[in-house]
Amino acid sequence: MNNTSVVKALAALAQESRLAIYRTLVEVGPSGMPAGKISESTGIAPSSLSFHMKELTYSNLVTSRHESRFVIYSANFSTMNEVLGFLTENCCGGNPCVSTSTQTCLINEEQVS
Amino acid sequence: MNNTSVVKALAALAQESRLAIYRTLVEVGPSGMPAGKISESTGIAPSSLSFHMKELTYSNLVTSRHESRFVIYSANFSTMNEVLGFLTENCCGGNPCVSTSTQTCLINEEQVS
DNA sequence: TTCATATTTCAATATTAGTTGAAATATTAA
DNA sequence: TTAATATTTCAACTAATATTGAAATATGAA
Repeated sequence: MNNTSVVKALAALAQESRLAIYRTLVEVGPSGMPAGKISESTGIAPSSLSFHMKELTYSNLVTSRHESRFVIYSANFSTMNEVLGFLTENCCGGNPCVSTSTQTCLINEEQVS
Repeated sequence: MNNTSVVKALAALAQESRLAIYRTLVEVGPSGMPAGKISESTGIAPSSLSFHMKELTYSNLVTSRHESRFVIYSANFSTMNEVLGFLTENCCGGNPCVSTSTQTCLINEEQVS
């Protein structure tokens, strides 16, 4: 993961609405949630939500699938793991750190695949 | 650390210039770097740098101290640790994750104190 | 004090981001 | 086919961000 895609991911999360959306999707897990229900549970207007979902999808932090007339969004845990890895791997000027393991949600990732 | 301060920290890092500045300070470690040298090594104009340093300072990702007529900036590792903690602690909907330890740069933190 | 250095502030400008409501598109049900 | 539901796109607007160069401030040296 390079500088630009990390900036993209950080920018996607650096906004109240999108952080709320993302955390909702993280909580609900790999099964995901349809756009309408995200709109309802976060109080974000549908058109505004659509705008934010594009940002989150573009940064690869969420993925979507179609089911009937619903679009189901779900968190992409591996992107978050890569971002956390990037933010920690460059610390301490190459000197060893005490603990830099940042793998998260491996259980959910396994359920997805 | 609450929602708003996490958004603030993410927003501070979600910008090419500031991510470059921050990583420079992370690499140089607790001894820090004067504003002029950051400007020089990143190629960011002094007035623009000053703007970005305020953002990074406001979000508590960097701290500054005065030494003679220099202002020395250094990375605040504990804020980064808190942000990483926040982003991982809420994952998996309360279900246990394989690994969520995200402590980084404890060595440097110890050197600072 | 006067000058040089280091940094910040300010004004002007350009770009980007976020919200709203209406219209458009797509899918399913009657 | 017609109507209802789910989501996206669009235009208009407002607010926030980023950059530049000039001026201001502050510290230290001659």
